[in-house]
Amino acid sequence: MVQGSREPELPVKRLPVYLRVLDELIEKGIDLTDSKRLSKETGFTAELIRKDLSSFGSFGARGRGYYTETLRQDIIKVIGLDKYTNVVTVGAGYLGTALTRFNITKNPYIKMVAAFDIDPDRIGEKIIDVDILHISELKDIVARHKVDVAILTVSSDRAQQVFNDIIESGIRVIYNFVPVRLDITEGVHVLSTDLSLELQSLKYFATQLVQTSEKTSNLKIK
Amino acid sequence: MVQGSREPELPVKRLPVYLRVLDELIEKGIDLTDSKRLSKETGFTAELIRKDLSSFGSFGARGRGYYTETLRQDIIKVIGLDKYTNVVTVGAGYLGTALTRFNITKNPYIKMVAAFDIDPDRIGEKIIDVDILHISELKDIVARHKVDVAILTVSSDRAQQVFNDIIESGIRVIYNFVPVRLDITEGVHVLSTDLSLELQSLKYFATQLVQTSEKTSNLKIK
DNA sequence: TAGTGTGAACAGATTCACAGCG
DNA sequence: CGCTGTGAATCTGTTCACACTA
Repeated sequence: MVQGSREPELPVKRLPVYLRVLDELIEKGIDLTDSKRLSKETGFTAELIRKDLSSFGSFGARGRGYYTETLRQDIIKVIGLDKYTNVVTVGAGYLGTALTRFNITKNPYIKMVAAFDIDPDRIGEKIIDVDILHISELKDIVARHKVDVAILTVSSDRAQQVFNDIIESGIRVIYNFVPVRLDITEGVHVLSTDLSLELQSLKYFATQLVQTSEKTSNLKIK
Repeated sequence: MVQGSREPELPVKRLPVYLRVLDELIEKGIDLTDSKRLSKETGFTAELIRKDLSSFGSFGARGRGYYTETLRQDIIKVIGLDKYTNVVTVGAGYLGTALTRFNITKNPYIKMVAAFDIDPDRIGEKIIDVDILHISELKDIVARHKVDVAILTVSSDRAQQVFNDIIESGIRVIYNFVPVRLDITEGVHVLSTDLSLELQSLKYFATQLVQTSEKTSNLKIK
């Protein structure tokens, strides 16, 4: 589903989780923590956390734990969030608009630069304070701001074309929500989330759980 | 991130992909296909597809391939999509509304039953043809319809409380978009997608790709 | 002594190689 | 003969066990 560089995927996806927890701990004035506490807050095992952190070159203090502020800085540096991450949304329909809004209001470290569409009624409007522009302006915006990631939420039939346009504009990382298989160029990283298929696959677990609960009779909710 | 039953996660997530491709092939009047064709359409390797299908008890015809219609029926049966999958959305904000709309219009096999909120301004409105109800009616709706999955998109501070309410209503599978760690009961399956953190982690790959392209000099887009 | 860092064992998922069968 | 089905090898990721050190 994901193509791109040969880096370890899962450890990288856990780093932002650590970052969020550290932000919360620092907010509370806690400046020393340990892998056990981080485990409690994140749900990952303490060993895994230690392995993750050490593999990324961040080191704690033996016998003491981790200093929240230095660990936070290290993680920010490894992910690359020390500079603002500039993101555009391509496709300002319901989903694209909701995602843009979500990231403007709820995502520290992320700067939404612009949204793009082809619908004349949408162009010129704003999502909170972010302009909706015609897609022909994408190249220009990318040239002016260093755009790191594009969120792709156009219709299925236009997805490949728009994807190509995004790559041509110079963006190398795409977060794709369109339920199609994109033909991906070398040197490009795509994370695709297919919300319809995820939901369908959850039915499997629903069926499974009904069957097991029928067998083991009534589970009581604590 | 995902807790719940001990089933193989990834093969299950691929089944809906096969299903979609089979729907397309059947639409085109193709009634015999093979793992190579399915590989081309899905992006998974042919071996993996054969392993998946055989492990779920669906068998092809040696020397010929797979009959699209019987394979489709088998997959639908395994996932449990032979009955409609009833889904509710809890939290009818921008994201909840977009997801509801998306599944109403773009998701075959899924039936959106209702959306819930606490905002008096939202209650009584509709998302296309789906009613937005007060959350106090959740229990009643679940009792009347067999609801398989809840999409959770409330605010972070209310998430755990609403999650508990959902479990108490009898729903056992939750697709969670709220960026918090939920305290999950035994016998419950939760798929959490943290859209903010996913986006943050993509910055890592953006940085990585910029560095490698600088080293290997200019990549040309075909 | 408390908590990190890490080699070794383990587990899950994928690919390889090829046997099996219509 | 062609394409499936599958054991073996491999790869990736996680857990275990414990040496290490501030």
